[in-house]
Amino acid sequence: MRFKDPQKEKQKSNLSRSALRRQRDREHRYQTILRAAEALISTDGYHSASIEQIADKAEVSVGTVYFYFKNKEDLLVQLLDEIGYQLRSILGREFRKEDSSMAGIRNAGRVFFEEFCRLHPGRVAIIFRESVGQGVRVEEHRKQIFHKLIGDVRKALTRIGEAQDIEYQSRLSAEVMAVSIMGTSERIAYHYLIWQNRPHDLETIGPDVIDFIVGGINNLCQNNSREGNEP
Amino acid sequence: MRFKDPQKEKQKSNLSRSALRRQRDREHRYQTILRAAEALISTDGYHSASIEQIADKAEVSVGTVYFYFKNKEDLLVQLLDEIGYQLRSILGREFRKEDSSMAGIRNAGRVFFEEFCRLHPGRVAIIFRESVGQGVRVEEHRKQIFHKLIGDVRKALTRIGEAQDIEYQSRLSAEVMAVSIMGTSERIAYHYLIWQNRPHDLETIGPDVIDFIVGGINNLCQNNSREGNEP
Amino acid sequence: MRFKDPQKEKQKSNLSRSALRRQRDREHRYQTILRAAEALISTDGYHSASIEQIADKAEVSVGTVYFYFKNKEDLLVQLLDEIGYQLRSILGREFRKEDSSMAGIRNAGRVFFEEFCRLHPGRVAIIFRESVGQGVRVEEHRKQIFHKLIGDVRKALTRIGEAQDIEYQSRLSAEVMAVSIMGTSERIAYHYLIWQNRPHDLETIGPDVIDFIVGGINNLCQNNSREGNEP
Amino acid sequence: MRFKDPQKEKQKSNLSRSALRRQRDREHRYQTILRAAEALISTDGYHSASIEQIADKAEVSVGTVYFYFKNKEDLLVQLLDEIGYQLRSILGREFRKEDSSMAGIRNAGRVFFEEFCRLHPGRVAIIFRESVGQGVRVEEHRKQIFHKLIGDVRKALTRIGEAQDIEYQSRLSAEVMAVSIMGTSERIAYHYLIWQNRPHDLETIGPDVIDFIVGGINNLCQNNSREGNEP
DNA sequence: GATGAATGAGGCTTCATTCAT
DNA sequence: CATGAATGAAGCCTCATTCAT
Repeated sequence: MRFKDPQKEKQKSNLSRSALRRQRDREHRYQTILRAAEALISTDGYHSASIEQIADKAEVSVGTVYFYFKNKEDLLVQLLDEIGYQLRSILGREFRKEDSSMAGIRNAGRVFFEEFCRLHPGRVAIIFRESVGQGVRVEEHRKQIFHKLIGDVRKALTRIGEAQDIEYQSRLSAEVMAVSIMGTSERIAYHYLIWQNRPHDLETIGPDVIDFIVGGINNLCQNNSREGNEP
Repeated sequence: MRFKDPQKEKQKSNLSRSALRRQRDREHRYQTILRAAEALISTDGYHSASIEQIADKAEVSVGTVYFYFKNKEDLLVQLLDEIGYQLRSILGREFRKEDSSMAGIRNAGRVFFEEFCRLHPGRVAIIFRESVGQGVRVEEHRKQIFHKLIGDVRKALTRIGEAQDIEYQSRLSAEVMAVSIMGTSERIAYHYLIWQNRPHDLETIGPDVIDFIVGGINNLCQNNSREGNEP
Repeated sequence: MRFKDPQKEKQKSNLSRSALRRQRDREHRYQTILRAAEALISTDGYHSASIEQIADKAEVSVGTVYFYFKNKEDLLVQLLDEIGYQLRSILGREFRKEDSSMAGIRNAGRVFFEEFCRLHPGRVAIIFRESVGQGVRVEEHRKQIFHKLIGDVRKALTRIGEAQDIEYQSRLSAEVMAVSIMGTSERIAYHYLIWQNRPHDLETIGPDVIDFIVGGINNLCQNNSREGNEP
Repeated sequence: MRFKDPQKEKQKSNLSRSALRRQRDREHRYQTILRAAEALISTDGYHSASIEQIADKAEVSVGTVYFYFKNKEDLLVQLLDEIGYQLRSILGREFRKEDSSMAGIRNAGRVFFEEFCRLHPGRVAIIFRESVGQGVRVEEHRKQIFHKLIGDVRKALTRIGEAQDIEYQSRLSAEVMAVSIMGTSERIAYHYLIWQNRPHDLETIGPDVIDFIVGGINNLCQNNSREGNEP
């Protein structure tokens, strides 16, 4: 949780009971507002969701929204950061579990669809739709978040490569694969969840997508690949 | 060229010289405005680019913009349609040339990066960034355009499958692959062109991406794929 | 008259009749708004006078105000410039008429009270009250205007000094006198016009003030002054 | 010290020790807040200085500010009163020392520049800039303060006149001179301290200004003045 | 057809003030 | 008394859109 003026947070560990309670209330209000913003932005769109509507939905006044968030953009950025953090947590967990085999990638793919997309379609809409094309500051945040996610995937791929003594086609290959994996997952989620609203189909589609990704990776792992493997 | 109000286009084939000239002028103005919009929207963003700025850049008045386009949204939609049309043309050409082999996919990928992304980075920004998250009507158009592109790719994949007597893992597989291919291409372009501004790197990255895609397709073509092909 | 985008003004001298008329309309609207602002600001105060009120009084929409003026501050700044220009014109005329004698100063004082203060009490309120304490940008303009006015007076004093072969007490004396004259005139106007609302009394007070000023000047002209002239 | 609600000041002369201490604390807090307000208002301006900033600077809470001051305006008014009181004290002292000769005026001028302006430039900014144009209630206070100051000067002038058997040009002359003296001093301070930030120059300028003022007074004291004294 | 001035709804944001703890 | 979170009125400003000339 980040406040407008984080420097004001009392660092004293021996907070009085009422101070503790106040802090809890603060956290609670912050969350309430953020949840209201998430709901409205993901359904109505970033521009259509006015601060007043968000305040109404959160049952607070407009001023209170501005007490917790610098401005409307900040609301979106906090949401974005939260979603980015969640994604990295989920994926990181899988990567760590099965460190240097393709199973880590497979599992990460599975949880992306099952635990993130299916359970949080609103967040899919925010990170893949509403935060796009909203000006430089938001874009900069998006870029950082994707940068980190791609970095995570790239590191996982590199580890797999090292563990299995595979050489990638080029210096950039690991990164290119990571970016490709992101793109594939993103558009699949967007297509079947947002555009076609078929969340249940993700069950059958997910495995296909993962196979696609795994096949892609394998194909980039063999340096005899470029011409030899046409059917 | 589509006008705001389906104009009473003179159907007489024997148009007078001045009428012909007027029609040419019209077409020219329409293009001028659309080009100005393309330039401004791709650099400044859809919201930051005001109608007045677009009019100024096109050296026409605000009223003239509204003569040729219903509203601001329409400007973006026309741009989107144009870009979608261009993409389908380029890719369709490649698909048609090498009808039922993976080479068609490979070539389509190549021209996507070389002839579309490298030559028209502004259009990449518009179709993949500025037209996202701009309300329902624009989104509907985006959806249709992607639907068609995905359909094209799916058909190409199906034809390859049929020609080579391959069975896909599931009924949806061809579509899933098409969507995956779109996603991969899109994010690679976005990442290296828009975020990292390394257009020259696309030369080395492109082939890698295509290998990734081809590998993904191959892996989904074999029904023994899911467990047998880990490195 | 200064517009928001002065660069757009067509420089062609052969303006069509309708273009000329449009220009006249523009000028007229600009004046209407400025006059409304002058009236409201001088009576209600800069902060109390809202843009909406000004627009209402000028019988235009809020948008129109912003078509002619960049923002609220700009409205005040334009007003200030106008008043500054008027003052310099009135005083400059008197200085030029009687170039190098104290009569120039006397006449300038007279017209300041008779032609400026008495006829335009609202402008007195704006330049001496409402434009004070309104932030750095307005203050900067005020400073420039006073700088010019003081410069005009200083030059007049210097010319008188040269013509009559007088030596001032110190290098700065002419400037100090000019500033003093400004201060005296300003507060007299403020006191009797704004605070005491006795415009008619300016008739009798004016001459007294002018005598005060003239006495002050004379006293600074003689280098034997500092100790010799106590009553 | 004046409180918001005329507090139920304990009238018992035998205040308990803790009550005394509480009173001291109160006075101290009041001063701390007023000093914070003085500093912020004189540098940032009355409008830019928010209550929260003032509270922060004074290291108290916003609520505490409102315990000691009715509202923001009151903060400015108290400051104004304090400054007005200081000025009258300083000047009154000089007037009393040399009661009925021009030396009193001279000394008052000197201490105004040396003891008030030079030592308290922030207060100069507040009384001559930040309290101007801030609405009717503040203006009313300013008027009262200036009224008293002018009254003091007028009385001093009258006393001088009586002592030396001088007749002023008109019934209003003493007041007019007093107002003129105020204006001169005010703008000189404003010009050289606030606009030009040359506090050290006041040393040389001060005497010049005082000579100007003395000359002005003398010139209004002789009824043969109006036409006879041109150089 | 072209122009560009005029419109005004709508949104964001600020900040003085209050009041429950 | 002190706190500081909450309030919400109020104001500024933008900009897509219209329409008389």
